[in-house]
This record gives sequence, C-alpha cells and structure tokens, in this order.
Amino acid sequence: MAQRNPEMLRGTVELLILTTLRGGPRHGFGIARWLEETSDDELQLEEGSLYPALHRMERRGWLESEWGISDNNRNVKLYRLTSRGRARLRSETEGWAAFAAAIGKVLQAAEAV
Amino acid sequence: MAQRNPEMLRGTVELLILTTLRGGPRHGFGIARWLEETSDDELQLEEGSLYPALHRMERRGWLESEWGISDNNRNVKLYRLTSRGRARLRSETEGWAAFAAAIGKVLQAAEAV
DNA sequence: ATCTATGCTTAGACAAGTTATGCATAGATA
DNA sequence: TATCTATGCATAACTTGTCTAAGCATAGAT
Repeated sequence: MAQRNPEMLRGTVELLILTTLRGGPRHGFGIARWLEETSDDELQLEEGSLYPALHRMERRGWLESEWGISDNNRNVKLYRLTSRGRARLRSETEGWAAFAAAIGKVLQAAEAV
Repeated sequence: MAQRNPEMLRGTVELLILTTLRGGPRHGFGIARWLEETSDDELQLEEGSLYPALHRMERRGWLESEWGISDNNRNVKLYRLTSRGRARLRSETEGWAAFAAAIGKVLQAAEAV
C-alpha cells in the first residue's frame, strides 16, 4: 500500500484482502479497486504488494484461485476464501479490533495529560 | 512489539513513543512500561524495537535525550519531544485516524454484504 | 496502427520489527 | 559477602513484507 505512512499497512493487507473476499470471489485488480473505492482512496494497494500477498495467502491455504474471464472479457485469476481463510479472517478481525482499541486507549490517555 | 499479529505494529511504534512523551520526558524502559500499562498489556514493546526506534527518532530530530538518574536511583537516558517531534506527533496522529477510519469503512462495507 | 486501461508476475532495494546476546548496577536476600 | 532479580541500555543478525520498477499480454477505442 502507499499511504501517508507506508509502514502502517504492515499486517493489515491480509486482513483487507480477506475482508474483500468475504463478499465473494474477486480477482487481484478487482480487490485493489474495491479497497480503494470503499476506503475513499485512503487505501491504495500497489501491485508489488498485492500479488505477492495473494500468492503467500494461497500458499498458506487461506485462498484458492482459478483462471476465468471477467465481465470485460479479460483473463483474470479469481480468488476465493477457503474455510481456513474464513477462520483467519475472524482472528485477524479480532486482532485488529484489539489493536485499534489499544492504540485508542494510549492516545486518549495521553490527551488527558 | 509482540502482538497477536507482530506486523501490525509497523509504523505505529513511533506514534506510540511520541504519544507517550507528550506527558513529559521519560526514559526508554519507562516508555515501554507506560504503553504496556495504558494498553492493558495489549501493546508490548520489545527492547530490540524500542531502542532502535528511539535512536532513529533522535537522529531525525523528533526527540532529544540526556542522561539522568531515575527515581529508583538508576542511570537512565531521558527522552523529550522537540518541536519537530511535536509536529510529527500531530501528523502521525492524523495519519492514524485516517488509516483506522479507512479500515473501519472496509470492515463495515464487507459486513453489509 | 496506436493508445489506454486492464491484468498478472517478479526481482531487487529498503525499512523496521524480532530474537538473542552482552553489559551494567541497585537493592534485596541468604 | 555473595548472589539473585529487576531495571536499564545497546546492537548484530535474521526475517518479513512493502515499494519501485520493469516486463509481458490483450481488449477496446481512436
């Protein structure tokens, strides 16, 4: 991703991809598009991050892929969640919530000072 | 840091340190302690992450340090925010808010599916 | 025929967190 | 006195993952 702070993405790219695929199979480009639109352009997944992420997630058994044809008649690789991927999505979502809450506590505690 | 997802910390360590120092000068160990307590043990800053982060932040001019004696009579290196550090704190805080909001949008959009 | 947007892949550079180790000392305890 | 524990700082080596950049391919429009 390329954000104001590029490092901030570390560890959330996979959550984002898993989340995107909750709604059904999508291809890489489509995932990036959806994330961009849904986040109002705040989240921009670079191809050099996106595709390697998809590959390692497939390698880990969280995703499955197959080649297909898109609406606009292009050859695309469609990814879908596996059951392990769904489980991973749940734990990553929890992890994110806990993490964000912790940061929130810290920021708030410092405001009080 | 060592969280459920260790990668999730990327890019937030500096925000956390800057935030901690908002309340006044502290030494490295004290920063880690405060973050741990304030986050109810959710955030654990490893020494191997903490000290290098402090060094590079000082190198970048966000922090200043001086050796001193702690309450418990130990030699400690006290860090304080510089004006550049304070500016950086503001922008990092904004960056975090925008990022967290973006993730929130994505998670919520996917729930709706 | 060429241009643009779509679409996938991968190598190399880079940044930052983790593990592990080393070192030092104050205060408590045996 | 000796030792143990908690405190406290530093850093090398490893690992992981993102970014930049390049390459390749093709559908549809001009």
